[in-house]
Amino acid sequence: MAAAELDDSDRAILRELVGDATSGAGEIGRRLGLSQPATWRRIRRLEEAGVIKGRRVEVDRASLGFGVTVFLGIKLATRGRVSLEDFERAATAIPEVQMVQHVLGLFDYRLRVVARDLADFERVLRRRVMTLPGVGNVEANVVLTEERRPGPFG
Amino acid sequence: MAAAELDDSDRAILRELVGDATSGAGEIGRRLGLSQPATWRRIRRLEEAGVIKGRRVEVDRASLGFGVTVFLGIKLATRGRVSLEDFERAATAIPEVQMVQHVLGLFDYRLRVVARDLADFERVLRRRVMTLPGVGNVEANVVLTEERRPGPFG
DNA sequence: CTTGAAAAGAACTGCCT
DNA sequence: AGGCAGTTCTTTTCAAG
Repeated sequence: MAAAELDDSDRAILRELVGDATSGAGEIGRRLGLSQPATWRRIRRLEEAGVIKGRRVEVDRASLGFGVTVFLGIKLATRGRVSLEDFERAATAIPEVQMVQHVLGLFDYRLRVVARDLADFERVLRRRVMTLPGVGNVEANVVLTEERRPGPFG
Repeated sequence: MAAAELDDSDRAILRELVGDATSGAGEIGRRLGLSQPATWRRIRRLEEAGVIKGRRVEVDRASLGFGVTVFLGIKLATRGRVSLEDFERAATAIPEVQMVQHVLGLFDYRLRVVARDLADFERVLRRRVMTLPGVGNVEANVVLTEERRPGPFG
């Protein structure tokens, strides 16, 4: 996808929507000094250009009973010639796996895993992750705190 | 936060909204066999209970010219001498840093960094990340592909 | 770009089963 | 708890400057 041409207003709108997509075009425009139709047209243009990929709700996993989040780094065993597709398919089939990243570096894959507690995580690790096809070394990082930032828009 | 009591309908609604929060209570209820008010009341209850933390738009960074995403694992060098708060404040001040995770394991922090390309990432790494207060070993994983899954809801 | 107004739809409220 | 009918509000769309 080629870089879309965005001006300051577009970037300001994106910053608002990434932080909180609750308010509509009217309220966002008011904050930026734009009229409601102008803001609405810009948002629609950003959606059509593919800059805005979708809208989702953020869920508090802790209130759902999943208090533990762990990032796993996985190095595939060099011995067996297991296809990446096999590994990815098996990894994404684990309910507790929220994200599967194919990465370049010390590891081949990074998995974001949620569990109810550390005991539950150990169960997932031993019975699900360690039995993935081709899995070699596994490194784990338990998430203590996580802060998200808006990120650069231009 | 205590685990909220959710039934199957609540979980189904959450699954829908996490995947796509475009449609309103009416459409979601139609898909689940619930009326618009019933679905709306459940969504509001989930928001008030804190299960739904917020709504955000997802942005396609590639179309904004940020084609490179890197996960950094950072081990602090002088523990105790540099406060974690100092590191976190400095890390979150870097525009290219999208996420700062305090983690337990081989590393102390995990950073999600976006850059225009690898040359741009090298600039961020050398001038911004390596100069963070207390930074020791740094490990990098360039993201090739990333697949998100809904995750377990119950 | 703006304002104004109309049409569409979503959100919200009572009342009833 | 869920559904129905109605009201209120925002969003969306269009017309015109």
